[in-house]
Amino acid sequence: MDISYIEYVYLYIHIKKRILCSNGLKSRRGSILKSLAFSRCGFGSSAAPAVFMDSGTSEQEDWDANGVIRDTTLLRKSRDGSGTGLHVMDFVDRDLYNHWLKRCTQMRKLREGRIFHARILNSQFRDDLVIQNTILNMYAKCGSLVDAHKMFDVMPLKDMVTWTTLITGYSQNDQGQEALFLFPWMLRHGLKPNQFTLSSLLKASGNAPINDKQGRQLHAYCFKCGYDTNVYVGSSLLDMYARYGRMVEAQSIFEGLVSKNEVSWNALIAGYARKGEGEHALRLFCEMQREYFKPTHFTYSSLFAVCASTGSLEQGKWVHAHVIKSGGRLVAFVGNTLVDMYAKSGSIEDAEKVFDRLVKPDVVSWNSMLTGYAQHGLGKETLEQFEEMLRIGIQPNDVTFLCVLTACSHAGLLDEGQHYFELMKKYNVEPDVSHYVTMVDLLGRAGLLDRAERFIREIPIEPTAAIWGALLGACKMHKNMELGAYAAKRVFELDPHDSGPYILLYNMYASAGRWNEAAEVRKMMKESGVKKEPACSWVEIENAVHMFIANDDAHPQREEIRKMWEKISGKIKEIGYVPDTSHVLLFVDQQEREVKLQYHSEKLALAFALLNTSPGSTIRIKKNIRVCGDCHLAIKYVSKVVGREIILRDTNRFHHFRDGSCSCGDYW
DNA sequence: GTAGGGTTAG
Repeated sequence: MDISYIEYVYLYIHIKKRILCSNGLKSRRGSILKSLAFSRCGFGSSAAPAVFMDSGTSEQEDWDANGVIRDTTLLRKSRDGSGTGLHVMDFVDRDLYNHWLKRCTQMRKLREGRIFHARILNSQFRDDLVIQNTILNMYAKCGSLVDAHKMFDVMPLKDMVTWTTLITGYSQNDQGQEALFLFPWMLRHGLKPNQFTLSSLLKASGNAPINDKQGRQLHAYCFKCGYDTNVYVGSSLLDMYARYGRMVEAQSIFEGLVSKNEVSWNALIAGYARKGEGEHALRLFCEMQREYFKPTHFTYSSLFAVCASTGSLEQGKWVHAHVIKSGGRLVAFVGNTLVDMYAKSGSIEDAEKVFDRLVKPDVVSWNSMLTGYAQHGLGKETLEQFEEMLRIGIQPNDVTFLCVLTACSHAGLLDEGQHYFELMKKYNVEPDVSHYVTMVDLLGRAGLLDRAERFIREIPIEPTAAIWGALLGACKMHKNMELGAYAAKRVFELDPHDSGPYILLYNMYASAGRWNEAAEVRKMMKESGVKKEPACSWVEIENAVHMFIANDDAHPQREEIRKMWEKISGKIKEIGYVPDTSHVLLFVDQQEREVKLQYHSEKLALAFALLNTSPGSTIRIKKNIRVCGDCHLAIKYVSKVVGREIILRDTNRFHHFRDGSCSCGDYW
């Protein structure tokens, strides 16, 4: 017996009511009605598609438990099991089709969306423009731009929403160029963009910042139409400039907005955060609250990210206190940046605490924790955490394996590293350049230089400068001049502008006393116009970050700093420190070399910290390049003499100096 | 029916 039209309308009204319900009692009634509707259609009591249900509490579970895949399969069967059963849906009206499509879109259910699309093609609504736009949007949001574009092509009538939906689809799926390509065609078809179209185009333009000309043209267009001060378009516009790194323009657009909202504030804060201007971002954070805008997850993750990049533990803690006070749950997005912030600021214990309290840790949360362990040289903990991740069924990704391989390399775990590299296949993770670099590093550090070279020749991609650079680093470590020179040659061919390999090669020759070859490298470096990045170190004391460059004479406490270092230097020499001058300038005598070494930025930062912090407290220093061999040696002795923990973060990793030794085991 | 802001590696 088929359901009658009247019966259908009756049930439909009740189902619609159910959609509006969200509390437990009504939800139960809705569930009964859903079952009733489908049992009367002949599908048994549990056969209703989850799209009918909108409990508002556990949508994903609803969908998975009574999933639409199973239910649409059931829809294909008639009561006696012979027919298609799909005729039931012929009674569906336009709103319900739209509702289903929107549910598929929200939940990114491409397969189910296709089924509804197929049904619509056989219905009276196949040529309905609104329905077609909704289908197009469903494909775009589900990430199938091929289907979205096909849909766009077959639509006989296209309005502004059609064009905007496709443009937005490309923009949101990181295909900004396609989005920007469509815009002139839209104009040629006589359609004018609205605020939806323009904000998508600006987003596309901000993500393709190779040439900001297009962005400026769009800005001019927005200005001409009077959209530049609109909160949606203006926020996208300021975000675009912020992505170009042009904060003056971004700030000026922000100030010109007719009205602001959280998104405008967040876009500006994120802009300053990306530039590493933490102080500015924090000032804006305070200002937005003074103007009664509530910080959101977006605000907090930008702030934690900038604290992580500058290693500002105290400021990061202050923002963390704000999150706690605001009473919000620590969602993964914010929690992940917080884990990263604590790990990068040198406090791995706090990172662990936050990680343990995350409500639903995702793969990025695990990766952040793994990265933390790896950067702190905690090889064993990294591998244990990784095994735990696999045990509870989190699918590792390319970043996960990179963390694990880096940890193995830093901890000298050769066999484990090779095992995890092989394991990538099992988890369908394709190795990319960074994995190959790490494997060369792993083999090279372990002294297996020939195997590392063979590995490079066997990989399925053309070796890059970074890959040869890793071999060069290993050759320097193990003093293999010939292979090192060969690797350096490959690096110079592929990337002649990076100063790093020149310095590595120079140091390799200098530390072996081969000064003629070292002089040759300096000459080459000069000829190719490559400049060494000036070294600087930072230390955070009482919420203020102090920066030091080598031989810094500008600091107000310079005299005290020098005296402190001389005092400490005398003490460490008494217990065995001998300056390692092998890496210092050519053609200067031993005494001059020692003087040059004395005022390396990390030593100045350390002396400053010793002057301005209480005895026994941990000292945290950050450096923009790798720590030099002599400073590493000196800081080990200092940690013993002053009886304090000194944590140094360089470009590669953390060094925890305690009682005369370093956590890296002199292996960095 | 269409829009803008945030995370992990190197």
